[in-house]
Amino acid sequence: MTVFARVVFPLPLDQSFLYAVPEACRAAAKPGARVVAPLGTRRQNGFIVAVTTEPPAAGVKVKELIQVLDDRPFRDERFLEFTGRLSAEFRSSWGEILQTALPPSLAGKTKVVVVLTAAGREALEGGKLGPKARLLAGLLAVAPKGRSPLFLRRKMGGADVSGLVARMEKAGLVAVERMLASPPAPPKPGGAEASVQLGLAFPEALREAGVLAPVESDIVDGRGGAWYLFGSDRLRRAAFQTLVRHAVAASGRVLYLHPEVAPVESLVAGFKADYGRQAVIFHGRMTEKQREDAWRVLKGGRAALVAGTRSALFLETGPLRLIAVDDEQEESHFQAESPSYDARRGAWLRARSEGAVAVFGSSRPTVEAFAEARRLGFLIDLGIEPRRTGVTIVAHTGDAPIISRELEKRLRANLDKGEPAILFLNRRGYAAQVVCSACGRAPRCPRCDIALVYHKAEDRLICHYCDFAMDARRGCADCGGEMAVRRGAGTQAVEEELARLFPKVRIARFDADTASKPEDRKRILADFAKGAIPLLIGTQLLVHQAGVPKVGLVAVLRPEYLLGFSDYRAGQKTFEAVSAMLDFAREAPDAEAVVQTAPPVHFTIDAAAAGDYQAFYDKEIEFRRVLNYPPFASLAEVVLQGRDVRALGAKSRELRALLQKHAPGLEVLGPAFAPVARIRDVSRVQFILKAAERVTIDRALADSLPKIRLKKTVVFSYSPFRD
DNA sequence: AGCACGCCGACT
DNA sequence: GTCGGCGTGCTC
Repeated sequence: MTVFARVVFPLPLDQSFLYAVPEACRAAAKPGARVVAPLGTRRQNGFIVAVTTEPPAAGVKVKELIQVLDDRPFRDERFLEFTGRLSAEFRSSWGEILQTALPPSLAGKTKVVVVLTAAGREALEGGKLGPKARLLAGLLAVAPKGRSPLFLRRKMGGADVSGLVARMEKAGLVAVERMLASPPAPPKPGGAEASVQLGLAFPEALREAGVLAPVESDIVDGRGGAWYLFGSDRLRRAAFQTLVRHAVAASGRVLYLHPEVAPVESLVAGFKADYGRQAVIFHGRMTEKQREDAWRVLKGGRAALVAGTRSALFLETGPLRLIAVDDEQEESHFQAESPSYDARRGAWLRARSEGAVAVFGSSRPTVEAFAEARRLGFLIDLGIEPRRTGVTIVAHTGDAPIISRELEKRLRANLDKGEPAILFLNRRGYAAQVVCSACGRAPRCPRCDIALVYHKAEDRLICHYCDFAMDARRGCADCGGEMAVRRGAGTQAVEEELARLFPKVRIARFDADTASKPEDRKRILADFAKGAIPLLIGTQLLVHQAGVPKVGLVAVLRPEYLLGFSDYRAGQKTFEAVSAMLDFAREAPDAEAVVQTAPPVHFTIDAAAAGDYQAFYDKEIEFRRVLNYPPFASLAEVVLQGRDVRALGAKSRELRALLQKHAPGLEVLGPAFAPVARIRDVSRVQFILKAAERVTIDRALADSLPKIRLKKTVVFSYSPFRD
């Protein structure tokens, strides 16, 4: 009897392939084993996800597996089931997800190197090559070890070089070597280990007066479950520590997820006095070697706690009792790039498949999670401690540009006291308003459908989507007229205005222009801490910095700007952003906090200033209910992409017709041009799908998307606790 | 994602 | 004529 293996590949395909298993590999070919299989003309690493004796469907020509790489599956069936569900829910490649779940040493990345052959060198010297081929051969001639296709692509102006390389290979001018990248060297004992071998020490946690009892018993009984801890950072932290202790006492492992590195590190460092166990840190910014170290400790089975950012969701932890997801409202739990997934939903799915308890926490939950947790009966209210700082809302009327008189007065008083101040504005750059003084047209990017952004420091107009740049002194592309720059309200403009108001005070900006490099960030923050920079202007980038020093005044400028986006989550995002910025004043007992906003004051800003989540939630959930948005309905945004606008239009209409077959249960909005209708000469068209139940959307997409042969992406609305 | 194939303009 | 760019379709 022939045995077949269903295989998925780490490629952006939502499809599996069937292979015959050679007699000799029968024993090893189990779900979860890595394999090498022929795919088209090449060999490709993949993963067995199922084994069957059922013959393939008609028309499927089955090939044989080349090799089974593991004699034992690299992960168990429960993990496969979990990743399979995750990939299905996010329409992302199962194989790509499994690839991210491999330790670096098993990832088996093949390094492709292009080298110039003797014939190629001769042709180059003989001047027998075309311009492109000569450029490429020239680059290779000085690199005896060859170059990666990526390097070549960059050096050749970003154009696709794969066709050129393939042709030159055929002609014998270059050789393409596919080498297995060598796994990172095993770490030396000692040194590296010390950073990981932090003991678990629990400070005396707050007694939660029984509110945590049901969570604790779920953990101790090992029967799984889900809970949401709504409460202040300090209270949640104490609660998490108590829960971790219970899980570890029950010989369980704990996975703690947080979107930022700093809280992960401080959590692990906080567990000093030991349980005799290790804790492991894992995040995307670690080097390959550090990750390999983390994996090795995990393989040893000694680590009781694993703390990390979203990718830690896939680590092999041993028997999990608790998965904690903190700061649930943070959007960076979601990964937009392939393979796309949401670690919050993933935590729920993994906890369910492994019988662990999933515990979410936040002081300002997403309305989706808060509503679902409440409805399902697992919301625990730990309490929100009131802010120590009062927040003043200052009306920004026409009395002064950018900085109102009232805010100026407060800033001056604060500076006179010798206290530093931070001003937040979520918009970098100088001005959005650049127009031709002759024809009045705003300069746009030639390759993207978006206005260029003026950068004063370089006096250039830059496209924020494709990095196209042009000299601002060059004339208007349409009529040759001179460009006029009207000052807008970006961080650069605030800086200029502050310099005018406070000429003797040193001012710095903390945004993507000034603080993109870690060393710049450190320097600016250190200078601010020393008091060398009394005024700091920051964007969202500053909000997520760890260990920001004491301030006398925190001002939030123009938060209403965030409400202008056509997104049903704009209210949530505004509440979150304003709350996070105001929290900068939280630790200093007599710091002042000011929100400068144009009247009428939006309820999200009011609620954030008051530190009143419930007030925000009550209004926001009403708005969602009335307009039938999540959590009352399920949404999906489908984006189709193509260079040829006519073809894109035709396919869009075709997709619409296919989707319409699922009406009236499914509401189809679109096709419409996406907010940025063209990026790098690729046009984008979008649909919004809306249905009472997610399955309706899933069915409609499954029926129609495979028939549309275009590049497409789908983003689903957030619904973390759905069954 | 690769890779092959097939179409079309433009240069030895 | 064929070189080289690019869109289209497929991979068990």
